[in-house]
Amino acid sequence: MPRTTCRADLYEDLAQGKLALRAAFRRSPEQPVEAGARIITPNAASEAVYLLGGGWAYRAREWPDGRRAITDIYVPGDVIGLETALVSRPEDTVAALTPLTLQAIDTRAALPRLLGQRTVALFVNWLLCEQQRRVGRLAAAIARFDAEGRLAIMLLELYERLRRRELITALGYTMPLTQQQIGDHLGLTLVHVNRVLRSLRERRIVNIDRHVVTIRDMARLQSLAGRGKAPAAPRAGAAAGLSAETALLAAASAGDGLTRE
Amino acid sequence: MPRTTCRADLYEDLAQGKLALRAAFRRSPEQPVEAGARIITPNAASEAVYLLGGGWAYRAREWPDGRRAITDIYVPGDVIGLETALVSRPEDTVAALTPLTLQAIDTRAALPRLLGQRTVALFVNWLLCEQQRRVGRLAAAIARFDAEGRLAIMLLELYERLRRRELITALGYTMPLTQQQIGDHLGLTLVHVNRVLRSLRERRIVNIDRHVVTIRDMARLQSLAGRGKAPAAPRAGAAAGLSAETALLAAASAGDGLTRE
DNA sequence: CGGAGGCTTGAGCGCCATCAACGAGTGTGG
DNA sequence: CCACACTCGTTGATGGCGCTCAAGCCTCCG
Repeated sequence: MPRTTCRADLYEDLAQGKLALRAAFRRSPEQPVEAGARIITPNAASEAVYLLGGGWAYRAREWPDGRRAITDIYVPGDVIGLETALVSRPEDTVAALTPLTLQAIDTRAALPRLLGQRTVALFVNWLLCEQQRRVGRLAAAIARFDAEGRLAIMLLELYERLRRRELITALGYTMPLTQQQIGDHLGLTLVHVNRVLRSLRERRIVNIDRHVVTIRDMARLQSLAGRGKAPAAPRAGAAAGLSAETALLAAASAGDGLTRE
Repeated sequence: MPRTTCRADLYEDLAQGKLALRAAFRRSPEQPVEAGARIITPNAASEAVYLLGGGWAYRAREWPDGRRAITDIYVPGDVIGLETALVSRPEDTVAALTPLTLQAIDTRAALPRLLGQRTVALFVNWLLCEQQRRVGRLAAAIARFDAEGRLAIMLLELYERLRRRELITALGYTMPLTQQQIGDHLGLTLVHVNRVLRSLRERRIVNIDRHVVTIRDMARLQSLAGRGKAPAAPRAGAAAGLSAETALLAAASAGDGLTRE
Protein backbone atom coordinates (compact mmCIF):
# COMPACT_ATOMS: atom_id res chain seq x y z
CA MET A 1 0.00 0.00 0.00
CA PRO A 2 1.73 3.19 -1.12
CA ARG A 3 1.48 4.98 2.16
CA THR A 4 4.11 7.64 2.28
CA THR A 5 5.58 8.57 5.60
CA CYS A 6 7.56 11.66 6.34
CA ARG A 7 10.69 11.74 8.36
CA ALA A 8 9.78 12.06 12.02
CA ASP A 9 12.09 14.96 12.66
CA LEU A 10 10.32 16.99 10.01
CA TYR A 11 6.83 16.36 11.17
CA GLU A 12 6.48 19.46 13.30
CA ASP A 13 7.74 21.73 10.57
CA LEU A 14 5.55 20.16 7.93
CA ALA A 15 2.45 20.41 10.06
CA GLN A 16 3.14 24.03 10.75
CA GLY A 17 3.78 24.79 7.09
CA LYS A 18 0.56 23.09 6.24
CA LEU A 19 -1.35 25.27 8.66
CA ALA A 20 0.22 28.42 7.28
CA LEU A 21 -0.60 27.46 3.71
CA ARG A 22 -4.15 26.60 4.67
CA ALA A 23 -4.53 29.95 6.35
CA ALA A 24 -3.35 31.71 3.21
CA PHE A 25 -5.86 29.84 1.06
CA ARG A 26 -8.63 30.59 3.47
CA ARG A 27 -8.11 34.29 3.03
CA SER A 28 -9.32 34.03 -0.54
CA PRO A 29 -13.00 33.71 -1.57
CA GLU A 30 -14.25 30.44 -3.01
CA GLN A 31 -14.66 30.84 -6.73
CA PRO A 32 -16.85 28.38 -8.60
CA VAL A 33 -15.73 26.64 -11.80
CA GLU A 34 -18.06 24.74 -14.08
CA ALA A 35 -17.41 21.23 -15.29
CA GLY A 36 -15.07 21.08 -18.26
CA ALA A 37 -13.67 24.58 -17.82
CA ARG A 38 -9.93 25.04 -17.97
CA ILE A 39 -8.09 26.22 -14.92
CA ILE A 40 -4.61 26.30 -16.38
CA THR A 41 -3.86 26.48 -20.09
CA PRO A 42 -0.61 25.66 -21.83
CA ASN A 43 1.68 28.47 -22.89
CA ALA A 44 0.01 30.96 -20.64
CA ALA A 45 1.59 31.77 -17.30
CA SER A 46 -0.74 30.79 -14.50
CA GLU A 47 -1.55 33.48 -12.03
CA ALA A 48 -2.31 31.51 -8.94
CA VAL A 49 -1.98 28.32 -6.98
CA TYR A 50 -5.33 26.81 -6.09
CA LEU A 51 -6.82 24.75 -3.34
CA LEU A 52 -9.43 22.43 -4.77
CA GLY A 53 -12.59 22.21 -2.74
CA GLY A 54 -15.55 19.97 -3.42
CA GLY A 55 -14.87 18.75 -6.94
CA TRP A 56 -12.44 16.89 -9.15
CA ALA A 57 -10.00 18.07 -11.78
CA TYR A 58 -7.29 16.63 -13.99
CA ARG A 59 -4.02 17.57 -15.57
CA ALA A 60 -3.56 16.59 -19.20
CA ARG A 61 -1.23 16.89 -22.14
CA GLU A 62 -2.83 17.22 -25.55
CA TRP A 63 -1.55 16.78 -29.08
CA PRO A 64 -2.74 18.51 -32.23
CA ASP A 65 -4.00 15.22 -33.64
CA GLY A 66 -6.44 14.79 -30.76
CA ARG A 67 -4.42 12.39 -28.65
CA ARG A 68 -4.57 13.15 -24.98
CA ALA A 69 -2.86 11.88 -21.85
CA ILE A 70 -4.24 12.63 -18.40
CA THR A 71 -1.20 12.64 -16.16
CA ASP A 72 -2.78 13.42 -12.83
CA ILE A 73 -6.15 13.53 -11.14
CA TYR A 74 -7.03 15.97 -8.40
CA VAL A 75 -9.54 15.27 -5.66
CA PRO A 76 -11.00 17.62 -3.05
CA GLY A 77 -8.28 19.01 -0.82
CA ASP A 78 -5.54 18.86 -3.44
CA VAL A 79 -3.38 21.85 -4.26
CA ILE A 80 -3.25 22.63 -7.97
CA GLY A 81 -0.73 24.56 -9.96
CA LEU A 82 2.36 24.38 -7.78
CA GLU A 83 4.32 22.81 -10.59
CA THR A 84 3.47 25.61 -12.98
CA ALA A 85 3.80 28.48 -10.55
CA LEU A 86 7.42 29.14 -11.38
CA VAL A 87 7.11 28.62 -15.09
CA SER A 88 6.18 31.12 -17.75
CA ARG A 89 4.69 28.62 -20.18
CA PRO A 90 3.31 25.40 -18.70
CA GLU A 91 3.06 22.37 -20.97
CA ASP A 92 -0.10 20.95 -19.49
CA THR A 93 -3.75 21.78 -19.23
CA VAL A 94 -5.61 21.59 -15.95
CA ALA A 95 -9.38 21.34 -16.29
CA ALA A 96 -12.39 20.69 -14.11
CA LEU A 97 -13.86 17.22 -14.17
CA THR A 98 -16.92 18.28 -12.19
CA PRO A 99 -18.25 21.61 -11.03
CA LEU A 100 -15.88 22.70 -8.31
CA THR A 101 -14.68 25.57 -6.19
CA LEU A 102 -11.22 27.01 -5.90
CA GLN A 103 -9.41 29.20 -3.45
CA ALA A 104 -6.39 30.96 -4.83
CA ILE A 105 -3.02 32.22 -3.72
CA ASP A 106 -1.55 34.76 -6.07
CA THR A 107 1.59 33.47 -7.72
CA ARG A 108 3.41 36.76 -8.03
CA ALA A 109 2.93 38.51 -4.77
CA ALA A 110 1.68 36.13 -2.11
CA LEU A 111 3.38 32.87 -3.04
CA PRO A 112 7.00 34.05 -3.01
CA ARG A 113 6.37 35.66 0.34
CA LEU A 114 4.88 32.48 1.73
CA LEU A 115 7.80 30.46 0.43
CA GLY A 116 9.96 32.73 2.47
CA GLN A 117 8.66 30.93 5.54
CA ARG A 118 10.81 27.89 6.04
CA THR A 119 7.97 25.64 7.08
CA VAL A 120 5.80 26.60 4.13
CA ALA A 121 8.67 25.98 1.74
CA LEU A 122 9.14 22.58 3.32
CA PHE A 123 5.49 21.72 3.03
CA VAL A 124 5.30 22.85 -0.57
CA ASN A 125 8.28 20.66 -1.28
CA TRP A 126 6.46 17.82 0.34
CA LEU A 127 3.41 18.40 -1.84
CA LEU A 128 5.53 18.49 -4.97
CA CYS A 129 7.21 15.24 -4.01
CA GLU A 130 3.87 13.63 -3.36
CA GLN A 131 2.68 14.64 -6.81
CA GLN A 132 5.85 13.40 -8.38
CA ARG A 133 5.46 10.04 -6.74
CA ARG A 134 1.95 9.81 -8.12
CA VAL A 135 3.11 10.56 -11.65
CA GLY A 136 5.98 8.11 -11.24
CA ARG A 137 3.61 5.38 -10.14
CA LEU A 138 1.41 6.14 -13.12
CA ALA A 139 4.30 5.94 -15.56
CA ALA A 140 5.44 2.67 -14.03
CA ALA A 141 1.94 1.24 -14.13
CA ILE A 142 1.44 2.10 -17.79
CA ALA A 143 4.89 0.82 -18.66
CA ARG A 144 4.67 -2.54 -16.96
CA PHE A 145 1.05 -3.56 -16.31
CA ASP A 146 -1.67 -4.71 -18.68
CA ALA A 147 -5.03 -2.99 -18.88
CA GLU A 148 -6.51 -4.91 -15.98
CA GLY A 149 -3.58 -4.15 -13.73
CA ARG A 150 -3.62 -0.48 -14.63
CA LEU A 151 -7.29 -0.21 -13.81
CA ALA A 152 -6.81 -2.01 -10.54
CA ILE A 153 -3.95 0.31 -9.63
CA MET A 154 -5.95 3.40 -10.51
CA LEU A 155 -9.04 2.33 -8.61
CA LEU A 156 -7.02 1.42 -5.54
CA GLU A 157 -4.98 4.58 -5.63
CA LEU A 158 -8.07 6.77 -5.78
CA TYR A 159 -9.72 4.71 -3.09
CA GLU A 160 -6.81 5.19 -0.77
CA ARG A 161 -6.43 8.87 -1.47
CA LEU A 162 -10.08 9.55 -0.76
CA ARG A 163 -9.99 7.38 2.29
CA ARG A 164 -6.98 9.13 3.76
CA ARG A 165 -8.76 12.40 3.29
CA GLU A 166 -11.70 10.92 5.11
CA LEU A 167 -13.91 11.58 2.13
CA ILE A 168 -15.18 8.01 2.16
CA THR A 169 -15.45 5.27 4.71
CA ALA A 170 -16.89 2.19 3.01
CA LEU A 171 -15.55 0.28 0.02
CA GLY A 172 -17.09 2.59 -2.54
CA TYR A 173 -16.79 6.06 -3.97
CA THR A 174 -17.92 8.25 -6.82
CA MET A 175 -15.41 8.62 -9.62
CA PRO A 176 -16.52 11.27 -12.10
CA LEU A 177 -14.42 10.11 -15.05
CA THR A 178 -15.87 8.99 -18.36
CA GLN A 179 -14.44 5.84 -19.87
CA GLN A 180 -12.73 7.99 -22.46
CA GLN A 181 -11.00 9.90 -19.67
CA ILE A 182 -10.03 6.70 -17.89
CA GLY A 183 -8.51 5.54 -21.15
CA ASP A 184 -6.60 8.79 -21.53
CA HIS A 185 -5.30 8.36 -18.00
CA LEU A 186 -4.17 4.77 -18.43
CA GLY A 187 -3.06 4.80 -22.04
CA LEU A 188 -5.98 2.74 -23.34
CA THR A 189 -8.94 3.24 -25.65
CA LEU A 190 -12.39 3.67 -24.24
CA VAL A 191 -13.47 0.47 -25.96
CA HIS A 192 -10.92 -1.53 -24.11
CA VAL A 193 -11.60 0.19 -20.81
CA ASN A 194 -15.20 -0.81 -21.25
CA ARG A 195 -14.35 -4.45 -21.88
CA VAL A 196 -12.03 -4.71 -18.91
CA LEU A 197 -14.57 -3.06 -16.63
CA ARG A 198 -17.14 -5.59 -17.75
CA SER A 199 -14.75 -8.40 -17.00
CA LEU A 200 -14.07 -7.01 -13.53
CA ARG A 201 -17.77 -6.68 -12.92
CA GLU A 202 -18.55 -10.21 -14.10
CA ARG A 203 -15.87 -11.62 -11.85
CA ARG A 204 -17.30 -9.63 -8.97
CA ILE A 205 -14.08 -7.83 -8.23
CA VAL A 206 -15.13 -4.24 -8.83
CA ASN A 207 -18.40 -2.75 -9.90
CA ILE A 208 -18.62 0.58 -11.69
CA ASP A 209 -22.07 1.83 -12.41
CA ARG A 210 -22.73 5.42 -13.44
CA HIS A 211 -19.49 6.58 -11.89
CA VAL A 212 -20.01 4.80 -8.60
CA VAL A 213 -17.12 2.47 -7.84
CA THR A 214 -17.79 -0.43 -5.50
CA ILE A 215 -14.95 -2.68 -4.50
CA ARG A 216 -16.34 -6.16 -4.00
CA ASP A 217 -13.19 -8.22 -3.60
CA MET A 218 -10.39 -6.12 -2.20
CA ALA A 219 -7.93 -8.99 -1.98
CA ARG A 220 -8.20 -9.91 -5.63
CA LEU A 221 -8.14 -6.27 -6.66
CA GLN A 222 -4.89 -5.77 -4.80
CA SER A 223 -3.39 -8.84 -6.32
CA LEU A 224 -4.33 -7.56 -9.79
CA ALA A 225 -2.57 -4.33 -8.90
CA GLY A 226 0.63 -6.23 -8.28
CA ARG A 227 0.49 -6.05 -4.53
CA GLY A 228 0.84 -9.70 -3.89
CA LYS A 229 -0.61 -9.72 -0.42
CA ALA A 230 2.54 -7.90 0.61
CA PRO A 231 2.31 -7.74 4.40
CA ALA A 232 2.36 -3.97 4.20
CA ALA A 233 5.99 -3.74 5.31
CA PRO A 234 6.37 -3.34 9.07
CA ARG A 235 5.10 0.11 9.85
CA ALA A 236 7.80 2.28 11.23
CA GLY A 237 7.21 2.99 14.86
CA ALA A 238 6.34 6.43 16.13
CA ALA A 239 9.97 7.12 16.75
CA ALA A 240 11.17 6.31 13.26
CA GLY A 241 8.47 7.77 11.06
CA LEU A 242 4.97 9.15 11.19
CA SER A 243 2.26 8.53 8.70
CA ALA A 244 2.31 11.99 7.31
CA GLU A 245 -1.14 12.14 5.80
CA THR A 246 -2.97 10.99 8.86
CA ALA A 247 -0.74 12.83 11.26
CA LEU A 248 -1.03 16.05 9.35
CA LEU A 249 -4.73 15.54 9.08
CA ALA A 250 -5.00 15.03 12.78
CA ALA A 251 -3.15 18.26 13.34
CA ALA A 252 -5.27 20.17 10.89
CA SER A 253 -8.71 18.79 11.38
CA ALA A 254 -9.73 21.55 13.72
CA GLY A 255 -13.23 20.92 12.54
CA ASP A 256 -13.27 23.61 9.87
CA GLY A 257 -14.06 23.13 6.23
CA LEU A 258 -10.62 23.55 4.75
CA THR A 259 -8.53 20.82 6.34
CA ARG A 260 -6.85 18.04 4.49
CA GLU A 261 -3.46 18.94 3.25
CA MET B 1 10.61 21.67 -28.14
CA PRO B 2 10.08 21.25 -24.40
CA ARG B 3 12.11 24.22 -23.39
CA THR B 4 10.98 25.38 -20.02
CA THR B 5 11.21 29.02 -19.21
CA CYS B 6 10.94 30.52 -15.79
CA ARG B 7 8.99 33.58 -14.96
CA ALA B 8 11.13 36.60 -15.58
CA ASP B 9 10.47 38.14 -12.20
CA LEU B 10 11.86 35.06 -10.49
CA TYR B 11 15.02 34.78 -12.48
CA GLU B 12 17.22 36.69 -10.07
CA ASP B 13 16.05 34.68 -7.09
CA LEU B 14 16.43 31.36 -8.87
CA ALA B 15 19.90 32.17 -10.06
CA GLN B 16 20.93 33.14 -6.57
CA GLY B 17 19.41 30.00 -5.07
CA LYS B 18 21.24 27.95 -7.60
CA LEU B 19 24.53 29.52 -6.65
CA ALA B 20 23.91 28.89 -2.98
CA LEU B 21 23.04 25.28 -3.57
CA ARG B 22 26.08 24.80 -5.74
CA ALA B 23 28.24 26.26 -3.05
CA ALA B 24 26.84 23.84 -0.51
CA PHE B 25 27.54 20.87 -2.76
CA ARG B 26 31.03 22.05 -3.42
CA ARG B 27 31.84 21.91 0.26
CA SER B 28 31.55 18.14 0.17
CA PRO B 29 34.23 15.81 -1.22
CA GLU B 30 33.60 13.94 -4.46
CA GLN B 31 32.81 10.35 -3.65
CA PRO B 32 33.12 7.76 -6.39
CA VAL B 33 30.41 5.19 -7.11
CA GLU B 34 30.91 2.19 -9.32
CA ALA B 35 28.57 1.26 -12.14
CA GLY B 36 25.52 -0.63 -11.00
CA ALA B 37 25.78 0.37 -7.35
CA ARG B 38 22.69 1.64 -5.63
CA ILE B 39 22.60 5.18 -4.36
CA ILE B 40 19.13 5.14 -2.84
CA THR B 41 17.29 1.99 -1.85
CA PRO B 42 13.59 1.59 -1.20
CA ASN B 43 12.32 1.53 2.36
CA ALA B 44 15.51 3.01 3.73
CA ALA B 45 15.58 6.71 4.49
CA SER B 46 18.18 8.40 2.33
CA GLU B 47 20.74 10.44 4.17
CA ALA B 48 21.69 12.97 1.58
CA VAL B 49 20.87 14.86 -1.55
CA TYR B 50 23.47 14.39 -4.25
CA LEU B 51 24.91 16.34 -7.10
CA LEU B 52 25.78 14.00 -9.92
CA GLY B 53 29.12 14.69 -11.51
CA GLY B 54 30.56 12.93 -14.53
CA GLY B 55 28.32 9.91 -14.88
CA TRP B 56 24.77 8.75 -15.41
CA ALA B 57 22.21 7.25 -13.05
CA TYR B 58 18.59 6.20 -13.10
CA ARG B 59 15.58 5.97 -10.82
CA ALA B 60 13.58 2.76 -11.01
CA ARG B 61 10.68 0.95 -9.47
CA GLU B 62 11.01 -2.81 -9.18
CA TRP B 63 8.54 -5.60 -8.59
CA PRO B 64 9.14 -8.93 -6.91
CA ASP B 65 8.49 -10.78 -10.17
CA GLY B 66 11.39 -9.04 -11.87
CA ARG B 67 9.48 -6.37 -13.71
CA ARG B 68 11.14 -3.02 -13.64
CA ALA B 69 10.28 0.51 -14.72
CA ILE B 70 12.92 3.20 -15.04
CA THR B 71 11.08 6.41 -14.33
CA ASP B 72 13.87 8.91 -14.68
CA ILE B 73 17.39 9.22 -16.01
CA TYR B 74 20.01 11.47 -14.50
CA VAL B 75 22.84 13.04 -16.45
CA PRO B 76 25.88 14.93 -15.17
CA GLY B 77 24.86 18.04 -13.29
CA ASP B 78 21.54 16.65 -12.08
CA VAL B 79 20.54 16.75 -8.43
CA ILE B 80 19.47 13.38 -7.10
CA GLY B 81 17.34 12.52 -4.12
CA LEU B 82 15.38 15.69 -3.55
CA GLU B 83 12.13 13.81 -3.88
CA THR B 84 13.12 11.32 -1.23
CA ALA B 85 14.74 13.75 1.17
CA LEU B 86 11.59 14.37 3.16
CA VAL B 87 10.40 10.80 3.16
CA SER B 88 11.22 8.04 5.55
CA ARG B 89 10.70 5.19 3.12
CA PRO B 90 11.19 5.96 -0.57
CA GLU B 91 9.48 3.72 -3.11
CA ASP B 92 12.17 3.87 -5.74
CA THR B 93 15.70 2.75 -6.29
CA VAL B 94 18.36 5.07 -7.62
CA ALA B 95 21.38 3.36 -9.11
CA ALA B 96 24.47 4.23 -11.08
CA LEU B 97 24.40 3.58 -14.80
CA THR B 98 28.10 4.27 -15.20
CA PRO B 99 30.90 4.88 -12.77
CA LEU B 100 30.23 8.30 -11.36
CA THR B 101 31.02 10.76 -8.61
CA LEU B 102 28.69 12.36 -6.12
CA GLN B 103 28.81 15.34 -3.86
CA ALA B 104 26.41 15.23 -0.97
CA ILE B 105 24.37 17.54 1.19
CA ASP B 106 23.27 15.96 4.42
CA THR B 107 19.51 15.60 4.56
CA ARG B 108 19.09 16.06 8.28
CA ALA B 109 21.28 18.94 9.23
CA ALA B 110 22.36 20.87 6.17
CA LEU B 111 19.34 20.61 3.89
CA PRO B 112 16.69 22.04 6.21
CA ARG B 113 18.99 24.92 6.97
CA LEU B 114 19.54 25.58 3.28
CA LEU B 115 15.82 25.46 2.61
CA GLY B 116 15.53 28.21 5.16
CA GLN B 117 17.02 30.52 2.55
CA ARG B 118 14.19 31.75 0.41
CA THR B 119 16.14 31.60 -2.83
CA VAL B 120 17.34 28.06 -2.22
CA ALA B 121 13.82 26.91 -1.43
CA LEU B 122 12.67 28.49 -4.66
CA PHE B 123 15.38 26.84 -6.66
CA VAL B 124 14.74 23.45 -5.10
CA ASN B 125 11.10 23.87 -5.99
CA TRP B 126 12.14 24.63 -9.52
CA LEU B 127 14.24 21.47 -9.68
CA LEU B 128 11.36 19.38 -8.36
CA CYS B 129 9.02 20.86 -10.94
CA GLU B 130 11.51 20.16 -13.68
CA GLN B 131 11.72 16.54 -12.62
CA GLN B 132 7.99 16.27 -12.42
CA ARG B 133 7.61 17.59 -15.93
CA ARG B 134 10.06 14.99 -17.13
CA VAL B 135 8.14 12.17 -15.49
CA GLY B 136 4.89 13.58 -16.82
CA ARG B 137 6.27 13.68 -20.33
CA LEU B 138 7.42 10.10 -19.93
CA ALA B 139 4.02 8.91 -18.75
CA ALA B 140 2.33 10.72 -21.61
CA ALA B 141 4.77 9.28 -24.13
CA ILE B 142 4.26 5.72 -22.94
CA ALA B 143 0.52 6.19 -22.80
CA ARG B 144 0.03 7.63 -26.25
CA PHE B 145 2.96 6.82 -28.53
CA ASP B 146 4.07 3.59 -30.15
CA ALA B 147 7.53 2.18 -29.70
CA GLU B 148 9.06 4.28 -32.45
CA GLY B 149 7.59 7.48 -31.09
CA ARG B 150 8.72 6.68 -27.57
CA LEU B 151 12.26 6.08 -28.71
CA ALA B 152 12.27 9.27 -30.73
CA ILE B 153 11.00 11.21 -27.74
CA MET B 154 13.58 9.71 -25.43
CA LEU B 155 16.49 10.30 -27.78
CA LEU B 156 15.44 13.88 -28.42
CA GLU B 157 14.87 14.62 -24.77
CA LEU B 158 18.29 13.36 -23.79
CA TYR B 159 19.85 15.18 -26.70
CA GLU B 160 18.32 18.44 -25.60
CA ARG B 161 19.17 18.01 -21.96
CA LEU B 162 22.78 17.31 -22.71
CA ARG B 163 22.93 20.14 -25.17
CA ARG B 164 21.50 22.65 -22.73
CA ARG B 165 24.14 21.59 -20.25
CA GLU B 166 26.73 22.13 -22.93
CA LEU B 167 27.85 18.57 -22.60
CA ILE B 168 27.59 18.06 -26.35
CA THR B 169 27.67 20.27 -29.37
CA ALA B 170 27.15 18.11 -32.46
CA LEU B 171 24.25 15.83 -33.29
CA GLY B 172 25.58 12.91 -31.29
CA TYR B 173 26.15 11.77 -27.75
CA THR B 174 26.97 8.74 -25.66
CA MET B 175 24.00 7.10 -24.00
CA PRO B 176 25.12 4.42 -21.55
CA LEU B 177 21.87 2.45 -21.43
CA THR B 178 21.57 -1.17 -22.44
CA GLN B 179 18.63 -2.09 -24.64
CA GLN B 180 17.11 -3.81 -21.63
CA GLN B 181 17.29 -0.56 -19.71
CA ILE B 182 15.84 1.41 -22.62
CA GLY B 183 12.99 -1.06 -22.65
CA ASP B 184 12.44 -0.65 -18.93
CA HIS B 185 12.36 3.09 -19.43
CA LEU B 186 9.88 3.06 -22.30
CA GLY B 187 7.71 0.13 -21.32
CA LEU B 188 9.01 -2.20 -24.04
CA THR B 189 10.96 -5.42 -24.24
CA LEU B 190 14.57 -5.40 -25.22
CA VAL B 191 13.71 -7.45 -28.30
CA HIS B 192 11.37 -4.82 -29.57
CA VAL B 193 13.74 -1.99 -28.73
CA ASN B 194 16.31 -3.76 -30.82
CA ARG B 195 13.99 -4.07 -33.80
CA VAL B 196 12.89 -0.46 -33.71
CA LEU B 197 16.46 0.72 -33.42
CA ARG B 198 17.35 -1.33 -36.46
CA SER B 199 14.48 0.22 -38.36
CA LEU B 200 15.59 3.71 -37.39
CA ARG B 201 19.10 2.89 -38.46
CA GLU B 202 18.03 1.45 -41.82
CA ARG B 203 15.96 4.51 -42.54
CA ARG B 204 18.93 6.67 -41.65
CA ILE B 205 17.09 8.60 -38.98
CA VAL B 206 19.16 7.70 -35.93
CA ASN B 207 22.17 5.52 -35.53
CA ILE B 208 23.03 3.84 -32.25
CA ASP B 209 26.22 1.91 -32.19
CA ARG B 210 27.81 0.77 -28.96
CA HIS B 211 26.00 3.43 -26.97
CA VAL B 212 26.86 6.25 -29.32
CA VAL B 213 23.75 7.98 -30.58
CA THR B 214 24.02 9.86 -33.87
CA ILE B 215 21.05 11.81 -35.11
CA ARG B 216 21.11 11.70 -38.89
CA ASP B 217 17.75 13.22 -39.77
CA MET B 218 16.62 15.59 -37.07
CA ALA B 219 13.49 16.68 -38.90
CA ARG B 220 12.13 13.18 -39.28
CA LEU B 221 13.09 12.30 -35.74
CA GLN B 222 11.14 15.24 -34.43
CA SER B 223 8.16 14.34 -36.52
CA LEU B 224 8.27 10.80 -35.12
CA ALA B 225 8.30 12.33 -31.66
CA GLY B 226 5.03 14.07 -32.40
CA ARG B 227 6.49 17.50 -32.89
CA GLY B 228 4.98 18.16 -36.26
CA LYS B 229 7.50 20.71 -37.43
CA ALA B 230 5.95 22.99 -34.85
CA PRO B 231 7.64 26.34 -35.41
CA ALA B 232 8.91 26.23 -31.87
CA ALA B 233 6.30 28.64 -30.60
CA PRO B 234 7.45 32.25 -30.73
CA ARG B 235 10.12 32.54 -28.11
CA ALA B 236 9.10 34.88 -25.39
CA GLY B 237 11.17 38.01 -25.49
CA ALA B 238 13.59 38.90 -22.77
CA ALA B 239 10.93 40.92 -21.06
CA ALA B 240 8.35 38.18 -20.87
CA GLY B 241 10.40 35.15 -19.95
CA LEU B 242 13.95 33.95 -19.86
CA SER B 243 15.15 30.61 -20.96
CA ALA B 244 15.89 29.41 -17.51
CA GLU B 245 18.36 26.68 -18.28
CA THR B 246 20.57 28.78 -20.48
CA ALA B 247 20.18 31.89 -18.41
CA LEU B 248 20.97 30.07 -15.20
CA LEU B 249 23.85 28.38 -16.90
CA ALA B 250 25.19 31.67 -18.06
CA ALA B 251 25.02 32.93 -14.51
CA ALA B 252 26.70 29.87 -13.12
CA SER B 253 29.28 28.90 -15.68
CA ALA B 254 32.08 30.57 -13.85
CA GLY B 255 34.31 28.05 -15.53
CA ASP B 256 34.48 25.66 -12.63
CA GLY B 257 33.59 22.02 -12.74
CA LEU B 258 30.38 22.13 -10.81
CA THR B 259 28.10 24.36 -12.82
CA ARG B 260 25.00 23.29 -14.58
CA GLU B 261 22.08 23.07 -12.26
C1' DC C 1 -38.92 14.03 -29.45
C1' DG C 2 -34.72 14.72 -31.63
C1' DG C 3 -29.95 15.27 -30.75
C1' DA C 4 -25.73 14.71 -28.28
C1' DG C 5 -22.75 12.47 -25.34
C1' DG C 6 -21.63 8.38 -23.26
C1' DC C 7 -21.79 3.24 -22.95
C1' DT C 8 -21.83 -1.47 -25.06
C1' DT C 9 -20.68 -5.07 -28.10
C1' DG C 10 -18.84 -7.46 -32.38
C1' DA C 11 -15.24 -8.47 -36.11
C1' DG C 12 -10.72 -8.14 -37.74
C1' DC C 13 -6.06 -6.97 -37.50
C1' DG C 14 -1.52 -5.06 -36.03
C1' DC C 15 1.90 -3.93 -32.64
C1' DC C 16 4.48 -5.86 -29.51
C1' DA C 17 5.41 -9.77 -26.12
C1' DT C 18 7.16 -14.30 -25.74
C1' DC C 19 10.06 -18.09 -26.74
C1' DA C 20 14.13 -19.55 -28.73
C1' DA C 21 18.62 -19.57 -30.63
C1' DC C 22 22.97 -17.64 -31.86
C1' DG C 23 26.92 -14.21 -32.27
C1' DA C 24 30.08 -10.77 -30.41
C1' DG C 25 32.74 -8.83 -26.84
C1' DT C 26 34.98 -9.13 -22.33
C1' DG C 27 36.82 -10.80 -18.22
C1' DT C 28 38.55 -14.95 -15.60
C1' DG C 29 41.10 -18.73 -14.40
C1' DG C 30 43.54 -22.90 -15.47
C1' DC D 1 46.88 -19.10 -24.61
C1' DC D 2 42.62 -21.06 -24.67
C1' DA D 3 38.31 -22.76 -22.46
C1' DC D 4 34.67 -20.91 -20.11
C1' DA D 5 31.18 -17.96 -18.30
C1' DC D 6 28.62 -13.98 -18.66
C1' DT D 7 26.51 -9.93 -20.51
C1' DC D 8 24.76 -7.66 -24.34
C1' DG D 9 23.05 -7.49 -28.91
C1' DT D 10 20.64 -9.68 -32.99
C1' DT D 11 17.20 -12.18 -35.51
C1' DG D 12 13.22 -15.52 -36.52
C1' DA D 13 8.57 -17.66 -35.48
C1' DT D 14 4.32 -17.43 -33.20
C1' DG D 15 0.53 -15.67 -30.63
C1' DG D 16 -2.17 -12.45 -27.76
C1' DC D 17 -3.53 -7.96 -25.94
C1' DG D 18 -5.46 -4.09 -27.22
C1' DC D 19 -6.50 -0.93 -31.32
C1' DT D 20 -9.59 0.26 -35.16
C1' DC D 21 -13.80 0.37 -37.41
C1' DA D 22 -18.58 -0.04 -37.06
C1' DA D 23 -23.05 -0.26 -35.29
C1' DG D 24 -26.58 0.06 -31.87
C1' DC D 25 -28.20 1.41 -27.22
C1' DC D 26 -29.21 4.29 -23.15
C1' DT D 27 -29.77 8.59 -20.74
C1' DC D 28 -30.16 13.14 -20.28
C1' DC D 29 -31.73 17.58 -21.87
C1' DG D 30 -33.42 21.32 -24.58
